[in-house]
Amino acid sequence: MAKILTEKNTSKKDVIIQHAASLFKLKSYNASSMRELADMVGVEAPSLYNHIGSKSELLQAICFKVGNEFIEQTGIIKNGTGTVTDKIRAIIRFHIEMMLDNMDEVYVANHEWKHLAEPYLSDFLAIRRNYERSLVSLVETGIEKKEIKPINPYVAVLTILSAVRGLEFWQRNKKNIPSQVLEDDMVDHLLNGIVR
Amino acid sequence: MAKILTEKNTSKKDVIIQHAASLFKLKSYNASSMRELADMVGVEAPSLYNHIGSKSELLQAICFKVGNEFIEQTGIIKNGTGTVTDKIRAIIRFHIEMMLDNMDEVYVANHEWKHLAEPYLSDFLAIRRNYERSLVSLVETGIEKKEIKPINPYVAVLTILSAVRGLEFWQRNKKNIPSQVLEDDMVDHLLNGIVR
DNA sequence: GGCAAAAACTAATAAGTGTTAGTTTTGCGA
DNA sequence: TCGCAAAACTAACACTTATTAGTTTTTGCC
Repeated sequence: MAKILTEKNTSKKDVIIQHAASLFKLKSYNASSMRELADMVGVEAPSLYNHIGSKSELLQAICFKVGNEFIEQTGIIKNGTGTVTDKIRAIIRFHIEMMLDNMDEVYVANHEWKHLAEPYLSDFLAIRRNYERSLVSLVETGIEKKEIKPINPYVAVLTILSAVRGLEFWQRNKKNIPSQVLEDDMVDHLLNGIVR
Repeated sequence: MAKILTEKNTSKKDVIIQHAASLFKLKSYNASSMRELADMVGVEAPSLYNHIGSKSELLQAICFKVGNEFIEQTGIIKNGTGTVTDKIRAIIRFHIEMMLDNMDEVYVANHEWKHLAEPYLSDFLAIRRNYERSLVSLVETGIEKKEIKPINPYVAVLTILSAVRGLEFWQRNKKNIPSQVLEDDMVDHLLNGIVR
C-alpha cells in the first residue's frame, strides 16, 4: 500500500498542504483536483480525507499561515530601532526573502485567496487591509520626519508591495541573477529609483 | 425573448467578450461557468454558441487583444524621439492608463493566461517574453548612455512591470486618490525613488 | 504475536461542467 | 405580408468534480 512519506516534525497533513500549495500555484485552485493532489502525495483521493477536512480547508491553511507570518515579522521590524528608511528597507528585504523561500505558499496566498469561503474570505481581507494600513502609517511617519518625499503614502505602499509580489513570475526566467543582486537592486530601485 | 443589447460598432461577440473579462476577473477562468456568463449577457447558455466557438476562445480573444495592444504602443514609444528616461516614463504612464481604462481585460491577460490551451499558451508566452526583452534592451541603452544607474536591467524591468500590475488590486480601495496623483506619484517613485 | 487505531483502499453519489441537437421565435429585406 | 436567416430556446449528453460509506490493510504498542 502506498504510504505518505513523513519527515521529522512534519505531519502528513503538512505534507499534503505543501503539495497543495505547489499544485494550486501551478494550476490555480479551481483547476486543481483532489485526484491530482492525491497523485502527488502518492495516495488515492479519498485517503486524503483521513488527514484533512476538505479542499477549501487546504486553501485556508495556506492563506492564513502566510498572512500571519507577514503580520508578525513586520510588527517586529516596525517596533525595532532605526530610521524609517531602515525599517522600510528591512520590510522589503523580508518580503523578497519570504517570496524566494516560500514561493508556492506566498503565491497562493497572494492570488488564490479569492476562492476562500466565508467567513474566511472576510477575515483574510481584513488581515490584508490591516497589514497595508500598518505600512502606510510607517511611510507617513517617514514623510513627517522628512526622511521620505511628500508622496501619497498609499501609492508608495502599493508600488512597493506590487513590485515585490512580482517576483512570483520570475521563477521561470531567473536569468542567472543571484538572489543577492536581485534583492539589493530591487531594494535600491524602490528606495532611490533608477535615474542617475 | 431576451435579446443581447448591442451598442454602436460593437458586435454581440464583443459584448460577450467584455462580460467574460469581467466574470473571469471576478471569479477566475475555471470558476466561471458559461451559465453565469449567459446570465450576465441576459440569455441562456447555449445561445452564446451562436456567437462564439468555445469558452477558451473567449480567453484567447482577451489575452491577445491586450498583448498586442501593449506591444504596438510600446513599439511606437520606443521608436520615438526623446531620452531613454522619457521613454520609460511614457511606457509606465501607458501601462497605468491601460490598467485604469481596461482593468478587466488587462487583469485577465495578466492572471488567467495560464488557462490558455496550446498552441495559444506558447504563443502568448512568446509575446510576453519579447515584450520584456524589448523593455530590458531599452533600460540597457539607458545604462550605456549613463541616464540610468548601473543596475541589473532585468530586475528593473521586473520591478516596474510588477508595480504597475499591482494597480489591479486597487479598484477596491481607491481611497479617493485622483488618477493623476496616482500616475504622477507612481512614475516618480519608479524613476526617482521615495527617499529624500 | 495479537489487538486496536490509523490510514489506506474500492465503489458510489449528487452536483455541476461545456457543449451539441433539434426546435421555435425573432427581425429584416423584398 | 411573406420568407429566410439569425439567434433565441429546451432537452440532453458525456464528463469531471468533491466527498461519503463501507471495507481492508497497515502500523505501533503491550
